[in-house]
Amino acid sequence: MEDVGIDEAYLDVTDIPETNEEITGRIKAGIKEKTGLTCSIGIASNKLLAKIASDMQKPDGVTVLMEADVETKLWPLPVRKLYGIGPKTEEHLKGINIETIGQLAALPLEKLLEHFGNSYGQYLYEAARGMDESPLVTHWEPKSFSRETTFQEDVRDWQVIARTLADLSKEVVQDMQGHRYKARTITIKIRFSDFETFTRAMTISDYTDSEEEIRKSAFACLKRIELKKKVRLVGVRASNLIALWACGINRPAY
DNA sequence: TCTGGGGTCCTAGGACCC
DNA sequence: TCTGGGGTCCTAGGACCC
Repeated sequence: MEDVGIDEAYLDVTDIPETNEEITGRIKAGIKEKTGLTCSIGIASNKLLAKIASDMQKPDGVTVLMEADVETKLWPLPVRKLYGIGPKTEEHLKGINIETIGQLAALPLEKLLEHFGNSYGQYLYEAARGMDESPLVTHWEPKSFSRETTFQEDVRDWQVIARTLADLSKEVVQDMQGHRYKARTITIKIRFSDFETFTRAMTISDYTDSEEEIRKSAFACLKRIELKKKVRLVGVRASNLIALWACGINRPAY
């Protein structure tokens, strides 16, 4: 099973010796019993199609979407239904008269690479055909820890911004320590009242989980942003991580 | 449709090294 | 000293997801 956020998961049932009906019945009954909630399930030959299928009959449905169904069931859908296509890409595609997944699939690869770059263009080419070989990820390592906060009211007072930055730094450090990681890169984020958003990053030479060091880095970054407008949000992120338990220190129990 | 908070991945440019 | 190619690392911003 791969966890995807708070209320989604992919299950590889390849080797489960039960019918689709038995499996989905068991899942639905289990979720109902434990939470009182219904759920929607998509059954497919890969994660991409399963995700789309799970969305097709929303409350309490079961939808099967196999490769043979791509033309009839996937292609009529709006591009926005494709995992990885958000509002920006939807707009971009609309600009070149592409509104359905079928129309997207009709575009030659070269055209997609031109418009969307190598990586994303290739992804769109395959996704529009229902192709996806990504494996279930049952275990992963965090890449960053962060905290951010939006003020109730936009703030002009540097003291308030500074105190918030210090508080957030502390929370990030606690989270990081709890998971037994150290970081080398500290990034801060400032969003102004007009939603203009800036980030400033700093990479230090040694991995650290020291609150003082991380707070100081955050403040060094803050100095590099001119606070000429009211501030709506501040954030702190620690990345470029190393796992302490990967160098002979005990793994955390979480 | 927007906002908020937690993430990931990608790109482009610059600095630096061999 | 200059040019070029290849590679790595860092930074800033953007798109997307739940």
